[in-house]
Amino acid sequence: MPDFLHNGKLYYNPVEFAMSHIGGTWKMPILWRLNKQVMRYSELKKYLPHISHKMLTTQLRELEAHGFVTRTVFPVVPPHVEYRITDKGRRVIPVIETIRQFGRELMDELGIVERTGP
Amino acid sequence: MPDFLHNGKLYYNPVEFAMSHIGGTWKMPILWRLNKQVMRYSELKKYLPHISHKMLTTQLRELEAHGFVTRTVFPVVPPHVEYRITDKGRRVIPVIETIRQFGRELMDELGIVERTGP
DNA sequence: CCGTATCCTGGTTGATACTG
DNA sequence: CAGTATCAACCAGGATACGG
Repeated sequence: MPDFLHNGKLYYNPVEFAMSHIGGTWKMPILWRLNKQVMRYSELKKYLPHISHKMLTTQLRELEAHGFVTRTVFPVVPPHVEYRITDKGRRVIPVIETIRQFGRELMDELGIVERTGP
Repeated sequence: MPDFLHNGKLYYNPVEFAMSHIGGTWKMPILWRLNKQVMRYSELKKYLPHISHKMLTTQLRELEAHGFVTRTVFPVVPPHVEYRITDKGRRVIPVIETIRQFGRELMDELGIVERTGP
């Protein structure tokens, strides 16, 4: 597994490179949500109750910079901003599904059940 | 995406749970290597030139604790310790391949080529 | 050869407050 | 409503030293 440079950072393999784009606690949940529907900032925030204001903003900026989502500002008051997954972003979905399925298998083996109600 | 507790830590979704087992810089490279062959500590260290002594030890311990690898000590001097991937560990390989393939696609789009020689 | 312990650094994230 | 700035806390990870 040869390593390589990109934008001044050293990566050791393609997996690490991929995870630098879609890794972290929030990027996959955000893409997962946006794949289901276009959403404005406050809606996303509502669907990701644990994310902080700052993190939602920075993660969305990075996803936008990498071409996984688009950001559309409607010049009204109060502001209205829509986030939409791109074709490139949709190509992440099967990857998420694979990891998600593996996670569920691990959870099954450990007898973990997700909470169903409030 | 309901959240759940496991061993005192709160997880927000199955993806995060999966990544707590196979995420980080080193777990997947280690499993990838051990999938090809049984290896002793010093061999692994040689194949992962950037990993620190401490990290290789701690990551192997965690992989062992989660049942992804086994550790066999041969009681000789100097010590001889072998690491072997388990059946459970092999189930991670397709996940790695999916992420790896996605990483390669991203690299292709950006015109990144891995170094081939020394 | 392999492993543990200690110290220390820097990047990541949350809280809070302020803006158009 | 959406975004930015600042500060502090935390934690992953490296360097080093010592032990069986």
